Amino acid sequence: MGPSGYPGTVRTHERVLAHLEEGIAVGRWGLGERLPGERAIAEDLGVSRPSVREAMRILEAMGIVRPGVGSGPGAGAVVVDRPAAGLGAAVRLHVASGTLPVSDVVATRAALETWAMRVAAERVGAVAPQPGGEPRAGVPAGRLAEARRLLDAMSEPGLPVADFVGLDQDFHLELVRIAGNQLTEAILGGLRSAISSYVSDGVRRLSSWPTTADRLCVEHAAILDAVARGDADAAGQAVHQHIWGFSTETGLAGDGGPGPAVGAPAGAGGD
Amino acid sequence: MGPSGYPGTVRTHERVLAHLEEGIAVGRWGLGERLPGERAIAEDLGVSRPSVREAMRILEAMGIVRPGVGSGPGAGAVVVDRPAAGLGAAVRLHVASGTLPVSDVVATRAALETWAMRVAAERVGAVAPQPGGEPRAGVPAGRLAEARRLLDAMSEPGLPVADFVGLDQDFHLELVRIAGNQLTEAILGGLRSAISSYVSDGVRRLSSWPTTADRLCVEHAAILDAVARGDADAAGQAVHQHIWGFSTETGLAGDGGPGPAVGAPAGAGGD
DNA sequence: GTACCGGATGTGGTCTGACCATATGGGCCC
DNA sequence: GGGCCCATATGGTCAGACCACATCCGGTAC
Repeated sequence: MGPSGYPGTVRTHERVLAHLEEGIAVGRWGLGERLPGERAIAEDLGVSRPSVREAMRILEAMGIVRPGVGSGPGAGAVVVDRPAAGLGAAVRLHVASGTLPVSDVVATRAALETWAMRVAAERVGAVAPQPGGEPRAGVPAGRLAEARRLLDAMSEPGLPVADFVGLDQDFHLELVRIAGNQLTEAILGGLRSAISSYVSDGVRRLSSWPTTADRLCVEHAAILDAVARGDADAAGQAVHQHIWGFSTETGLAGDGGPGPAVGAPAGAGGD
Repeated sequence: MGPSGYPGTVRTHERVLAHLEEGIAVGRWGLGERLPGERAIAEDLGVSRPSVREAMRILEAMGIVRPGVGSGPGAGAVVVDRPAAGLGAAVRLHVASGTLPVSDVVATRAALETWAMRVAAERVGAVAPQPGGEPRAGVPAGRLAEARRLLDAMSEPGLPVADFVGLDQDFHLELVRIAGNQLTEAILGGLRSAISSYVSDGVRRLSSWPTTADRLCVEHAAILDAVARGDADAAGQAVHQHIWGFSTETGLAGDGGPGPAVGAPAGAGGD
C-alpha cells in the first residue's frame, strides 16, 4: 500500500469516507448500530488508522456517527442521526467568519419558520376533527403540551436572559417539529446557536428587557393558539411578526427588514 | 460546540478547532489568507500534527478552509467561504443514510425558493423604476441575463438529461441569488446535489421526458418573467407550482404533497 | 545579459508503531 | 455465591518519518 496520495487521485480519507458513506446508504450499518473499529476499517481498506480517523471526524462533524470509547455496547463509532449537528456547525462557523450577515439568518429563519407554522397549523387542523383518531393524532397533542409547558416556564418573572433565550428556542423548535419536516427542523435547529446569539445581542440593546419579555410571551401564546386552532394564516402571520418585530425593535435587521412577508398578509391573495 | 455528551475532557482536535475558529472569527486570518502550517499550529498549541489535521478536516468539510499543497501563494490552508460545501455535505449524508425523506427535501426547497423568488421579484421591482439608478441596479440585471442564457441553453432539443438537470439547478440558483440572502442561497446550493438526485430519479419515471422538458422550460420562462417584472406574487406562485408540479408528476412527494403552499394559492386544494 | 534548469524549501498527505484512558466482562480469589 | 482485579477492545493521542508537489532562488549555459 504505497504512498498513494497525490493530487489527481482522491485522498485516502476521502476513499474511506466514500466507503463508510456507501455502507450507511445501503444499510450495512443501520441507525444505532456500531461501525467496525478504526483499526479494522483501516485494515479492510488497506489504509492507515489516521486516514480512517480523518474520515471519522468528518462523519462525526456532520452528525452521522458518535464516537464512544471503552468496550461493550455504546463503545465504538455508533451510527446516529443528528442532522442539526452538521448543519448547525456549518452555519455557526460561517456566521463566525463574518461572511454570513445576521440579517440573512433572521430572514431565512423567518421564511422557514413562517412556512413551518403554517404546515403545523394545517396538520393540527387536519387531525383535530377526529378526536379519537388514531392517525398521528397524538403527536401534535404532545408537542403542543410541551410547548405550553415551555411557555409557562418562560413566563417566570426574573428569569435570567440566557435561560429565557434557551426556552424560547426550545419553544420554537417544538412547534416546528409539529410540521413534521425533518430537514426544516434540522436547519432551524442548526440555526439555533446563531439565533440565540443574535437574540442575546439584541436583548442587550433593549431599554427594558422585562417589558419586551412580557410581549414576547404574549406573542408566543398567540402563535401557540393559532397552531392549536389549526389556523394557518394566523400562525404564519403571528410568527412572522414575532421574529421581525424583535429584530426591528433591536435594530438587528440591518439591511432589509421584513421583506415580502411570506405567508403573511402578503399577496396571499390566493390564500 | 463539540457534540454533547462527552464526559469531562475536551479532545485535542476540538481545542485546535476552537483555536482556529476563534482566530477566524476575530479576523486573525481573513478570507483568502493562509493559515499557519499544520506543523506550526501543532507546535503553537503543544499538540501533535494528527490532532491539527483532524480539526483541519472538519474545517475543510464545513467549507471554511481549502487545503493546498506545494509552496507559495495558493499553498497551505487558505480561508475560503463556501457555506454550501458544509451544508450540502451534511444534507447529502443524511439523505444517503435514509433518515431524510426526499419529500422533506422537496418541501423545504419549495418553501425557501418560493420565498426567495418573492424577495427577488421585489428587489428587481424596487430598482426597475430607476433606470439610471446606481444602487445595486446592475446586479439583478446581470443575474437575469445569465438566467436567460441558461434558459436558452436548457431549451436545446435533445439535451442529455444530466446536462438539463445541471442547467436547471444553475438557473434556479441564479434567480435565488437575486434575493441576496447568502444563507438561503447556501442552503439551496447545499441541497443542489440532493435535488439533482431526486430530479434525475423523477425523470426516469416519466413516460415522455421531452414533453416534460418542454413544459419545464415554459415554467422556467414564466418564473423568470415574473421576477423580471417585479411581480412577487406571480414569481412565488410560479416557482411553487413548478417544483410541486414536477414532484407530483413523478410521484416523488410520497407523504405530503404541496402542503400549505406558502405564497401560493395555499390549501392548494387543487392537488 | 538572458534564458533555462535543478536543487532548496515549505506545504499537505500518508504511514508506522506505540502508548494512554476508558469501559466492559470474565475469571480468580475470598 | 459474591466481590474484586485484570484482560480486552475501543477511541484519543503522540512522535517521527517519508512522499509528492509547487514555488523560489541560485547557478549555469548560451
